[in-house]
Amino acid sequence: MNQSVTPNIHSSSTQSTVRYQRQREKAIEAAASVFATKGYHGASTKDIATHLGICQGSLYYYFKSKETALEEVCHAALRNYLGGMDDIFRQPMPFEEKLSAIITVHLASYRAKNEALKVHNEQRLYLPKQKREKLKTLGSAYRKQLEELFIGGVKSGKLKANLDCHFTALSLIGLCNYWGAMLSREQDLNLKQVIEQCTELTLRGCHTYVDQLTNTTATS
Amino acid sequence: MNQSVTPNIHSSSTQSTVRYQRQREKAIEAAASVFATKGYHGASTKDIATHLGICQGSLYYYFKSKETALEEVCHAALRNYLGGMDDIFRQPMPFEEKLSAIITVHLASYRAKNEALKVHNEQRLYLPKQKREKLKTLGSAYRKQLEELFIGGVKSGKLKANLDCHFTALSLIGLCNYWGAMLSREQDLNLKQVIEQCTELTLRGCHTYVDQLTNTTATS
DNA sequence: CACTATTTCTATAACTCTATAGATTATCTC
DNA sequence: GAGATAATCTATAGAGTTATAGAAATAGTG
Repeated sequence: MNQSVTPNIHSSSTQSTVRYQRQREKAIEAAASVFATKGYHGASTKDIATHLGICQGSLYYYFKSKETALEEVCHAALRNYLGGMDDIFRQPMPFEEKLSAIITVHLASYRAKNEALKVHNEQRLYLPKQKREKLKTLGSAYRKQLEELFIGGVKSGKLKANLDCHFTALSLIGLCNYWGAMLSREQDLNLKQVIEQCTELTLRGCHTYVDQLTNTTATS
Repeated sequence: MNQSVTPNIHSSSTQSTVRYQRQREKAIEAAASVFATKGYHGASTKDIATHLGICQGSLYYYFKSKETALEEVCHAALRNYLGGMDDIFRQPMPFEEKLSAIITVHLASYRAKNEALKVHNEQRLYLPKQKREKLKTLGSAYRKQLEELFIGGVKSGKLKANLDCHFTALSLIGLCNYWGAMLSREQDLNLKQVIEQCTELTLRGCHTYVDQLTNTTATS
């Protein structure tokens, strides 16, 4: 019987469910991989199925529709990604170290073949508005946390007083997405170096400077 | 006679050519607009034609193929964009001012409904390798110029000596693309403010600092 | 205005794509 | 190993796509 939505309503065994979930995850990964290289509209369900090693029609045993697949990929991306971020935000850490840790997670997750994240960034716009909104809600939690981090930095005097924390948080996200995409394309790029450079650029820009905290007193 | 490649081989009149070229440009704009919102694969030739106010088939009087349309859009984007940049690079200007001018051109061109630039950034990957390479060559001229600017800044002592100019140039491009896309989406975002903030972030980051060169006695 | 060249339209061939249905094979449970 | 359940396969309906050909309309010219 075909019951793609809930294939195990009265599942006596658990084994089958496990199997199903495992393959489902693989299907999401396959979709992520194909969407990442061909784009949502450029990819066909046949591409995804082939990548997974099954026939086109069989894919619908795991997804209600192609759109659902995209949705799942985006959600998976955020789940994984935000999970890692949450851990960091919770840990007490000096400001600069925390910033560096966040950038590390962001960029490393790209390298770790997390094609889903790339898909989320580049393809989620092709979802209908309502589904996009849901993602936005999830994503903005992260943005807010990041903003809070900068606000904390300002309060502690580490960051300049007139800093626009909202702008800075978004810019950091943009920068990380740019380098993240680059990292996933150019495999011989040095991850660690990029992390350090992004941190440095965000913190101190490219200007010559003298750190104010060492001795000088703060301004008005 | 249908001769979509060169529709005016022995054109006695010039008028007709002018007309053709005008409509052709409009076709490129229409393609840019549709590609920008729906993506290359998500957009159909019918969408583009409708946007232009003609029938689907008629579009082929101006483009050999849909792919050609994308190619044209990307080239147009770079032409316009790089033209503006070249002017700035050529003019003698103090470093910070020049940087600000570049960021201004980059971001303003997004606001100026230059959907082509967005398409270039987000959709050019769907072109076949050879056509992509051609674009890369053009684009990297700009990257190189930008890098040169930073190198000059380092030499003059304005920028820190150990600056990775290649990384910084790319990061600035990434930052501008991020905010450019944002500006074209969120119409009520203040362009001038974003320009200033991008400049400031690139130059000095978000850290507290004392400018080493100007004797800033910014204290109250 | 009549004639020509340019531009647009209509119709369509030849695909490709999504999603579904029913048959078939693999796997699990007792 | 038999019977039941789950997973996959094949085939296909139905819609949509690109690109082309020839007809129709529009604009330009002497």
